[in-house]
Amino acid sequence: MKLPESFYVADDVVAIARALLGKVLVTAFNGELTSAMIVETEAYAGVTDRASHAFGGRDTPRTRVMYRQGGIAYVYLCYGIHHLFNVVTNIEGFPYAVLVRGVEPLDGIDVMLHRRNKEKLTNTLTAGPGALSEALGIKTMHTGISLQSEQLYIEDRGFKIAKADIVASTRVGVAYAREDALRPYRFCVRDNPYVSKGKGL
DNA sequence: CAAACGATTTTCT
DNA sequence: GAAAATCGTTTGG
Repeated sequence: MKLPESFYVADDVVAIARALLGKVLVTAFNGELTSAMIVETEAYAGVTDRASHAFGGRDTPRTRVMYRQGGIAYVYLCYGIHHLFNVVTNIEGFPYAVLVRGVEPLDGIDVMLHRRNKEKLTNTLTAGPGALSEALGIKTMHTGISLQSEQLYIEDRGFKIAKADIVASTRVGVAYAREDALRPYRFCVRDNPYVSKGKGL
């Protein structure tokens, strides 16, 4: 059920971003199982993509995990508050990653509500990269851990997303990336309420 | 060693 | 719909 390492090591990050729609992200920290179906992703295409942290081959303590072999988590802090969860892809030396921007809650909803200080389930629980990371308990300390571990992994539960229901658009919050901001690297499930509002489709 | 900047969310008007 | 909050990472001196 768990996606095999070969899924992540493939070299087409855009294809992986698409394929992740409908897959299930699972975390099991401190014995608290939570899971959610991925409904929105963005591809970050390595050294040639101005929107990527690894653009131009930038190699810093933060971005280093992106250069490792695919199949691990890249988590980093944005705006000093939000933990953003990415999946590292491709083989060692190629810093490609997929940002997960929206998920639909499946298991452990009570745990997620508690982590987010919420009373009832609404789409704001897990719509948006910072929100879903908090709901699933993912923090920067989890950066670099394997997606084959028992604490954090992605599995296929057989949910199928019809090709016609996958919408491609431009990425959110990357206006500074100039011409690369126009790349159609954002993928969401049509009409799913857990897709972040970032901007219109 | 100091300064600027976000792959965002929340809250208030 | 707009603006503030907030701090680790990166970059320049």
